[in-house]
Amino acid sequence: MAQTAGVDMSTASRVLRGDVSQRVREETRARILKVAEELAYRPNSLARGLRTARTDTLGIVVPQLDNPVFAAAIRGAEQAAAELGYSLLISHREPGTTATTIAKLSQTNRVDGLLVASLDDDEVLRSDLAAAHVPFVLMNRILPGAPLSVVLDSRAAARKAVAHLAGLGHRRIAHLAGRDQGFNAAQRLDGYRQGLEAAGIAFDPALVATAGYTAEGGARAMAELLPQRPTAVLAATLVSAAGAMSVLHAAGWRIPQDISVAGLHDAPVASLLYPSLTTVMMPTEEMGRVAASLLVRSLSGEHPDPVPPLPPGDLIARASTGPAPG
Amino acid sequence: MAQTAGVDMSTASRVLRGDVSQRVREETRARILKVAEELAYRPNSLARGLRTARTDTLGIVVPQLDNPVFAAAIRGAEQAAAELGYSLLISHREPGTTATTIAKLSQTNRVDGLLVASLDDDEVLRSDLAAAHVPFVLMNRILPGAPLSVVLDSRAAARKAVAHLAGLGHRRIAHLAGRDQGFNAAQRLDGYRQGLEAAGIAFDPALVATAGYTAEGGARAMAELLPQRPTAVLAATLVSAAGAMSVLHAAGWRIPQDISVAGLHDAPVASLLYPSLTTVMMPTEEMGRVAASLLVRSLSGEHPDPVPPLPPGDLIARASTGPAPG
DNA sequence: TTGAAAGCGCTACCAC
DNA sequence: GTGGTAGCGCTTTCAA
Repeated sequence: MAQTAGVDMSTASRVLRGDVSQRVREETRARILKVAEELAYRPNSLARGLRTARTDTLGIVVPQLDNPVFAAAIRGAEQAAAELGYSLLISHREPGTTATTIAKLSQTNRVDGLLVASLDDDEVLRSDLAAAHVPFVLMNRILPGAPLSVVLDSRAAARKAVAHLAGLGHRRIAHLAGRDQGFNAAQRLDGYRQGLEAAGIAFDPALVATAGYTAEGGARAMAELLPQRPTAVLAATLVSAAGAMSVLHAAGWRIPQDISVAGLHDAPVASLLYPSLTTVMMPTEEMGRVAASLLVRSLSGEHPDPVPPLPPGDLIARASTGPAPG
Repeated sequence: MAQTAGVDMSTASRVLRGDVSQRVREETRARILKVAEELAYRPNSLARGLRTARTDTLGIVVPQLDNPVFAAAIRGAEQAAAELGYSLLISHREPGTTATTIAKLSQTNRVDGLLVASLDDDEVLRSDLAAAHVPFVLMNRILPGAPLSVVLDSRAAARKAVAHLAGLGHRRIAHLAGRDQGFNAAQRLDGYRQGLEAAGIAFDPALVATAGYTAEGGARAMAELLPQRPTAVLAATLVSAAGAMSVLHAAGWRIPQDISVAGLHDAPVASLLYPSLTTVMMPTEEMGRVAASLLVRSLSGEHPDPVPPLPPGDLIARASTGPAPG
């Protein structure tokens, strides 16, 4: 390529990289660009990476791909990365491959840094990350000692949902919580309590059940709460909301006439449920964007300030919530 | 690392790669392995790739990530790739970045080959792939002139679904078809007709509407077909089935008492719908596995025979289908 | 059985 | 403003 243009390789490299530290005659530059274009020249990224010890690539590690939350985070991260001149290498960690995934990405010099979303316990995650020899940013969770993370304000989101239900006149509002131990679960539970308090409703532990993040968990927890005769329920996720709704249908409770159901996070599946689910939108795509740019900044030697939790979006009132009965 | 073990780099390389063409004294090998272990040595994959002109990495390109079909294909591909000593680089193509995605992956020497799932038109896809300078295998579609592809037998799947509905006594079975032009849509329509024929039911074009692959499309198509008073409907996808169900609920049709609904492909969301959706399982994960191994074989210089369409899995009878009314 | 050395394609430094 | 060149970390051929 360089010899076709009649210039030295190094000159071609300067032009092609857009190096501005040294100037190149306009005519030469044009010739190089033209030849590169004609030959559809693409620099070998392996050689470049070997030389520069950078790949201009970020890795993103998520627990699952077919999950709207992570899919949106990936989209956001990819967009921000592209704008900053980075590619994104996507990886998901099947259960059991936890440690390996991070290791593979980081120890083989394929990525400059890592965006990590994980549902693992603190200790597991911490040791996995310790083995990663690259900078990383956590998404949707905090880990003591890991300074860079971007989280959603799920406390505010839960508060918002409770406010909506209370505004409809509900007083017996149940909560299908996430995992017992878990940063987000605690946040949401806290937001739920704050929401109750703001509405002047006393907190009743009997109206809270642990549902985890599966439909089965949601169903089990809802079944557990039926005897308490709640008139509304706030589920931690769309999936647990769906599980709860199936139990309600089976029990002959009408939604929303007998009971209102709301969930956190918004995704297309919310409108597919029956009745369509009232949700609070969460800026998951934004989370990916922010995480990626945080990572890139820290790769360039900056020490960015911690990012405050991203506030929830609007509450989307759909068919699953309505006025309190009676 | 080599000098720590007191051997030459080349000897270390031979041992670490498991090169059997030359023998190494057992003692030396043990020493190298031990030191490598102690230092947690990981070969630099960029340097290796630069030297060998191989990355032992496959790329997989899908239109969306939060789609159970593609997520399963990715899982399968990743599993097969890992077993064959390859990593998988996942990429999704936002609308508009169609050409670039394939180009970026293949022209920067980052992957040895590509697995491609695409919803694009033949011509678009063809020219994108022409620009890719690596071998590729198509998933879930055929493209004239592209010899390597792995498809699901969606014709058989549609046949199976119709057989189930006919077996329940339905005679007026509608079909929510996919895109007008499209390999899979045509296959499914064909299977639908074959299923009708096998059940001795005459094909009625008035019972077929184009729904595409969205909930809105499914809803629109279902609304269109209501005046035909079908007693059962086969939707091309889960999502269009969900759209159809929302219209049926709104119109006051009871599922399955007034109308049975079935969809193709199975995924957790099928059980979240109300009522839970009867589906035909499709071997999408297997598709990814087969595609990956096909690609690896063709990378090693083999010329594998074309793979016949993968037969559908079982029909999962859930709550959305029941005996024909009357 | 092991070592020496070339070279993959590029960047970055230095010389001119 | 441009060219020469060393060297990134590895594999592979050849020599010892």
